[in-house]
Amino acid sequence: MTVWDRPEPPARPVALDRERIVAAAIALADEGGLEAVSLRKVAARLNAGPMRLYGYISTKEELFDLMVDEVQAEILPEEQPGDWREALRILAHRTRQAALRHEWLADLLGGRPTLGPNGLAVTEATLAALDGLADVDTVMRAVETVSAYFTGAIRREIANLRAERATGLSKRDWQRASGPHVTRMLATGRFPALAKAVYDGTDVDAEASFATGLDWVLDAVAVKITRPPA
Amino acid sequence: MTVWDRPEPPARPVALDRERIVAAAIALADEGGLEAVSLRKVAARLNAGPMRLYGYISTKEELFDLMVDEVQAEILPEEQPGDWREALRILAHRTRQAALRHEWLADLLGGRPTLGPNGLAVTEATLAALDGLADVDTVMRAVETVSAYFTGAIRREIANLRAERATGLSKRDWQRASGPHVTRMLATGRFPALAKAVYDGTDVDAEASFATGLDWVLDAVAVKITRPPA
DNA sequence: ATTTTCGCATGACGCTGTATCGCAACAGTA
DNA sequence: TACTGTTGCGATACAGCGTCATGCGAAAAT
Repeated sequence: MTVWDRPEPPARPVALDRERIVAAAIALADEGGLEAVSLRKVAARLNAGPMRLYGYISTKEELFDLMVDEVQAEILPEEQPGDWREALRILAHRTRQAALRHEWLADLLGGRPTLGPNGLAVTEATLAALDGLADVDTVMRAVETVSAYFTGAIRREIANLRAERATGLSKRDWQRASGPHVTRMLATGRFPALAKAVYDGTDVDAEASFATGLDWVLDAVAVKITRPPA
Repeated sequence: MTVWDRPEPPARPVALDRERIVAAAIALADEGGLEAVSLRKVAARLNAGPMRLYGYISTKEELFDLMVDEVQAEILPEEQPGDWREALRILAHRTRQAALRHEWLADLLGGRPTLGPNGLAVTEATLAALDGLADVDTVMRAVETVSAYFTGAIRREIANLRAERATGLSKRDWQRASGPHVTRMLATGRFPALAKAVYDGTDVDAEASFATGLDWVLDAVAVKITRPPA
């Protein structure tokens, strides 16, 4: 019975861990969006049966949680500048960039509390930026306000981006001329302010608009921060 | 051949329209969340086969769009106060209240452009509140900033609410003591600012915190609005 | 009265997340 | 070395999903 006669032993199943699973899921999501992520496909990418994953996660939602936490690692800057404003700005922009790299993040952003290690680290970094500049409650409010802003802004930006991609038109062009429905609605005269905004507004770059709004919010925070802590 | 011999004719199918379909879907979502909404169940609630719906919508996503637009009708206030600040505040609060009545709204908010009649009306009302107080682009930026804030804030609030419901604990209690994972993480000392916030922070009412953040953002807008238009 | 048209229900397809079950390979023991 | 206990994996199964295609039966048109 030489080697040649003996069949190869059944391929030992590939060693698995959460990291690999999450990486596969993220790759899938990057390619085809969140809806392209199914436990079967993730498992297939790892040469495993679907049920194998249940040793590492117990629900699909948990997989999403892990994916979000993984991407949040990309958000953490190497080192924090001393200026709180700059620190918050950077965190917001890095979150936005992560969402542009992984558009599915927009679908998950703010959908569930982020309690993973990286999620906590991001929260920590955000809080740390303002630590000591005001009483705890004010700092809390500031952090929540800023992150509510950029969460919402990012979600809208991605939503518009997708709509533009789906129609092949820039939002402006599409509202202004080619979106038959919107055009018809504007023509009714029932939305004068909206019509004015669509026709007279400048088509600003998304990043600039994000940055502007962010600056406004940071201005507001600055006012409350520098005021004597209650 | 008397009446008694003849069988009743097959029940004429119930007249259907989008309104009824959307109402059924919303009822389902209010009871069991977005995931409880399936075309089969919506149809069943209307004594119809699933395929019947495809005469009125061509995809499940479209049904979601209709649901959102329907709820946006609840957001429109009867009449707009003259004060832009009050107008925006009311719109934000009404959106929040709608989301508290229909929690699934949080899952959809900001996920897609809202181009339905009521969605456009809400946008119109928002823009109208600021119309003429600054140049078009500034108004745009203001509207986007405010709505990014409250979109994000509402989403987070609902997310926390769900988490609390799932664990049966208030967010504070849960972070402070009972959430084993969070407690362990805080105990590592790697998140000092976060630990401070959790232990020293006051557990503020969600509505108050929403209102505070909103006021800050409105303050920021006020500054840009009252400044001479560029 | 006959034909055409249309709208609906039925059934089917491919896919999903997850529960259950049985086998096969390893570890530990006699 | 033989046996046994445990563990972890794969296969199978189930109920449900969104959506496509078929076909029938009633209303409308001729």
